[in-house]
Formats: sequence, structure tokens, C-alpha cells
Amino acid sequence: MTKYDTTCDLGQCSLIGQTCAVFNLRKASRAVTKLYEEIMKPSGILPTQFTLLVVTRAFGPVTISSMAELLVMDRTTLTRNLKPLEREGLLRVVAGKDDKRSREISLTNKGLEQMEEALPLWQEAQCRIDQALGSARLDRMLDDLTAVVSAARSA
Amino acid sequence: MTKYDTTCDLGQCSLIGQTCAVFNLRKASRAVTKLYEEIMKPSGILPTQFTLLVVTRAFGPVTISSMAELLVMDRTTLTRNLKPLEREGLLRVVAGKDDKRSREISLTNKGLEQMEEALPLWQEAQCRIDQALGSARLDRMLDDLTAVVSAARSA
DNA sequence: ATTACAAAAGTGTATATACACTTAAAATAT
DNA sequence: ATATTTTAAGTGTATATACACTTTTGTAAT
Repeated sequence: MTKYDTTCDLGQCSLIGQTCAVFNLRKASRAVTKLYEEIMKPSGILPTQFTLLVVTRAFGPVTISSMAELLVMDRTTLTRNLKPLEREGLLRVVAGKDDKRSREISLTNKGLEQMEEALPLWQEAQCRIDQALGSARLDRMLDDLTAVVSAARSA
Repeated sequence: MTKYDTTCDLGQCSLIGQTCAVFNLRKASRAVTKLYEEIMKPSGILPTQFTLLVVTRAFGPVTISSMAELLVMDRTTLTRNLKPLEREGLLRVVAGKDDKRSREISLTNKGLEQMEEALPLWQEAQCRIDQALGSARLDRMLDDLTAVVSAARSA
């Protein structure tokens, strides 16, 4: 019997919950996203949006395509995810100077303030996971997550 | 300086990409989901949908709420995710006998066939990740993912 | 028995995600 | 210089996700 046997008995089926990489990654994403959303709720932005502000702060001004690559995210997904932040005036997206096809994302003052307001709550969420999981295990998991991204992209 | 310092300088911002649990989990989910979707595409179902078939096979007939709990998923999310599978006739959702409020999910013959068709492709995806990441590291990551779910729910 | 409460599920709305397709602009080939 | 190709981005559509709110039905209190 191979490692992931195609035999379809009940035992095999219930085993998938323990062995399936995509299921377990998505499940963990749901659980952890929920925690971060709860903790960061008072800040008025979602963790996913917070990420976009932080990345823009760190790497901006940056084009949509290059930021999408940075985030390992489909470009069209990023385009859509930018919308609420543009609407709220936290990010600015303007046509590139050199290349008129491209559009450059940059942080507004309001966006910076919003980010600074959310930062301590993000930190609180980080600390809670750190304490509940243990620093060593969290670091190890983050390491493995980075590795699995590379693995999935090269496989 | 505390572990996740609230100081908002550039270094701190770019560090978030390496330390943020929710960002890295979501990023890995995107990358691994993409791989599984590519490999499983010939089967005609998505990995998320495959999961629902497998869980129904293993635990069904089961109510919506209890399956949602099993999957660490919001009940209303599951309700919505069942729709395409019901529409395609892969799952059946009928009112419970005892409790008329509840609705029970069960696999149809077509659903079982669909699952059996997708199973070898799921296996192929598992093997690819297994090989690219290494068995030991994959097992460790799955272990840590289970732990982080508990951590997030108890934190 | 009636009232009050609790539990199961559905709906409205919003964000997150990505593929297929299209449009516009830059780069290259001839 | 024009034609071809490549590249950056947007749109249509579909699934995934979850909160707030509502409806229906079962249970408990009186």
C-alpha cells in the first residue's frame, strides 16, 4: 500500500482530515484568521487589509503585479482587495509615470494612521498565538509555511 | 523591545511578512490550494469540494452544524459551500427525521463516483507536496497546523 | 397549555480568491 | 514605420468565507 492509498474505505476517508495538506492549511487559516479578526476588530480593519497597508509601507510605491508576486497572490485578487482600502482613502493607486499601463500603490496619511492604530492589536494577536502555541513551535511553523510555499510553487 | 514591537519603522514592517501568523497561513493556503486545483482539475471538482465529499462519506449522514464544527468552519459558510455540490447532484441535503429544524447531508451515488474519480488526483497532489517538502517536514507541519487550530480557538 | 427560551438553519451583505477574457500600452521584428 | 508580440491591468463570473439578522422548530418554565 502506497502512502496515500487510493483505496476508498471509511478509514481512508476519515484519515484525509489528518493528512490532507490543503484541507489542514485552509482549516488553520480559518481558525487563525478568526482570532486575528476578533482581536483587531476595534481597529476597524481586517488582518488581510492590514497586511496590504504594511506591505505598501515597506515596499511602496509598488505596482499591482509586483505586489501580487510578493504576496503570492493572483494579480486580479489583489486588484479586488485594494478596492475597499482605496474607497476608505487608506491607499492610493495611480498610473505609473514611466509605464502608463502600470498602476502604483502608495500609502496615504490616513492609511499610515490606520496602520499605526491597528499595529498594537496585531501585536496582541501575535502574542496570543505565540503564548498558546509556544514560541518555538510558532517559529517552526512559520518556517515550514515558507517552505511549503516554495514546495507548492516548484512541485 | 518586546517580541512584536509596535514601533512602526520600515524594518518592522518588512518583518511582518516573516512573522505574521495569519499572513503566512493564508499565503501558504493560496499556494497549496493552487497546486491541488491544478492537479485535480481533470476530475472536475475543487479540493474544497472534494473535502466535503470525503467527510460526508466518512461521517455522513450528518447535520450541517455538526459538519461545520468538524471542519472548523462557520455554519453559514458550509451552507453556501454545499450548494454547488447539491446542484451537481453529488450531495443530498434533506430535513432530519427527528428534528425537523436540522438538515442532513449524505452522499449520492454520483457523489461517490465523483469522489473515487478525484481520489487518485488528490493522492498525486499529496505525493507532490510530500516529495517537494519532505515527508518529515510535511508531517511536522500537519502536526503544527492541528496545534495552531487548538491554540487559536483557546487563545 | 401558554409563554419563554434555545437551537438549527437560511438570507443579505461584504470581503477574499482566482480563472478566462479583454483592453491598452510598451517592446520587438520586419 | 508598421506590424507583431508581449506585458500591465481591468472585468465577468464563480467559489470560499463569515457576520448580523431572521425564521422555524424544539425544549423548558410557569
